Amino acid sequence: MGTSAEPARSRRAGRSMPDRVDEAHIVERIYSAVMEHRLPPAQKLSELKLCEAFGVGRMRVRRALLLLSDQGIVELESNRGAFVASPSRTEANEIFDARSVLEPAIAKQVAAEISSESLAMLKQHVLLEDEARESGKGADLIRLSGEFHVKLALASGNSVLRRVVRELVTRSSLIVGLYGTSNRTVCPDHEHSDMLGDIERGDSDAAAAQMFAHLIGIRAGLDLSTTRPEEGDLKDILGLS
Amino acid sequence: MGTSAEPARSRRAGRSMPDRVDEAHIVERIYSAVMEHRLPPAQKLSELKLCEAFGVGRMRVRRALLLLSDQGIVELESNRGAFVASPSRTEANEIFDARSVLEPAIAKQVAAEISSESLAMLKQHVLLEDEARESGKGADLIRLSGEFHVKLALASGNSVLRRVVRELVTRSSLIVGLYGTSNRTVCPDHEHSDMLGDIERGDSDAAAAQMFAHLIGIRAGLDLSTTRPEEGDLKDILGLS
DNA sequence: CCATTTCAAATTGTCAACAATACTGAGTCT
DNA sequence: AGACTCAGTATTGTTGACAATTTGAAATGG
Repeated sequence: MGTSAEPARSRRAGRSMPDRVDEAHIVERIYSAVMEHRLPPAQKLSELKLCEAFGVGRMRVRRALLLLSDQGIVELESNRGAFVASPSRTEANEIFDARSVLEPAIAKQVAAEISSESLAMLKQHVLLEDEARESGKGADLIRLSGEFHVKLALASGNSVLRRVVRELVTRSSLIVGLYGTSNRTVCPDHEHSDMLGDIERGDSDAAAAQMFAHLIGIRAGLDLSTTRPEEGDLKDILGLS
Repeated sequence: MGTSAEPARSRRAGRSMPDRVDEAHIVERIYSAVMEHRLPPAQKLSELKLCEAFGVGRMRVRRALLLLSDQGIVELESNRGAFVASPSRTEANEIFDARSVLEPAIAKQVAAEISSESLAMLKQHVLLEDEARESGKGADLIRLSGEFHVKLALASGNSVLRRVVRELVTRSSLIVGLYGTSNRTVCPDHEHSDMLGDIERGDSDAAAAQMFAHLIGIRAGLDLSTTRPEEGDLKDILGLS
């Protein structure tokens, strides 16, 4: 077949062998770094640095940054460059509001019909979480804790849902980094496990309720009260109110 | 040829709000064209044509197309260019599955707490729909019918929800164009109005149920059975199965 | 000592030329 | 006629250079 071009090898190739680095790969890596709290909010993402880090031309980096900015992971400031996003408290509340609406519905759906493989995957994941918690691997636990939500969406078998949740969870990771009050708040102990129990039992309403409560709990561990001045509110900052 | 860039578009007089054409504007316009069924699936989107259509350099067009492809509105084929997406039946089912999960939850949320202004806006919108239906303005009705869902999400006051729904609705517009069985199926008569009644009454469960039923109804007006060969299944197409 | 100005370096935004690939149509052969 | 080949053309992908802007620090003055 002459044609072709072999569009793109399966996406799975990305981890081990960076044979072909396209913008999707760069996006993935930055996603992961944000989820693991290795890229802090407001971190400058220099084009040059990224170019040499990935061994790639400037165009690829720019395209990746554009995609990331469209998803709210990165903020592009004209003539100043790209920075890891630092969501305001208002944005943070918006994101958690959205999660509180969408994710219980997804949990409900997953609980209603889940394949045995997906269930096994989720169980395995919760085991990893427990392990990380007991080993004191805080960084891993943070990442796994967010990944659970993505994998839950993945368990729906619906790539659209997975994509939506992934974006929200990644932005939430930035929010936790910014407004988290203690290191422990991020880790809701056994709530994931409880939720999984509801799912296994097929109790979709309980799963939805558990997800909702879980998100409330995460938010409670953050300092998102907007009584404090919104970022950039000069009057308050200068004490002129 | 000549090209680029310096055509006589100097409208410096009104710099206030007008035609600053950035990639977001291009994206918006293509979104609208798809929602109004003026851009059919698989339509070629030539870079040159878009450049002169928007009076803009190639870079802007390329960035817009990249964003659109990331959202599934456009498909980029290597060395062949950009085409309006034509979702397969499998993708179409995935999108409607996602909508059936997410949008009832959004409707529920909106019904639980909606501002009077938002309610008025939705009522106004339904009036426009009725008007278009009675005037036989099919094109307008198609657009308005989709826009209702976006405006409903907008009524949540949450830009994240709005964005998610907008993407799904736009892709659904392509799906309807591809797999719609009759012109009338797109227009669910008075279901939007009924849903608005539930919302006004604050009956969130009824609103959610109504939304779910509504989406089922839309899907029923499509031919999405996957018994037919998936696109590109050569064995079946050639009768070798 | 602090504030302001000025200038050089660095970074980003834009464009235009070049390379690579796909498409078109005429021509050729069986 | 139909299928195939093969240039020529058109379109996309990529690179590099240049312009515009910001950044940072040295120099200047109060």
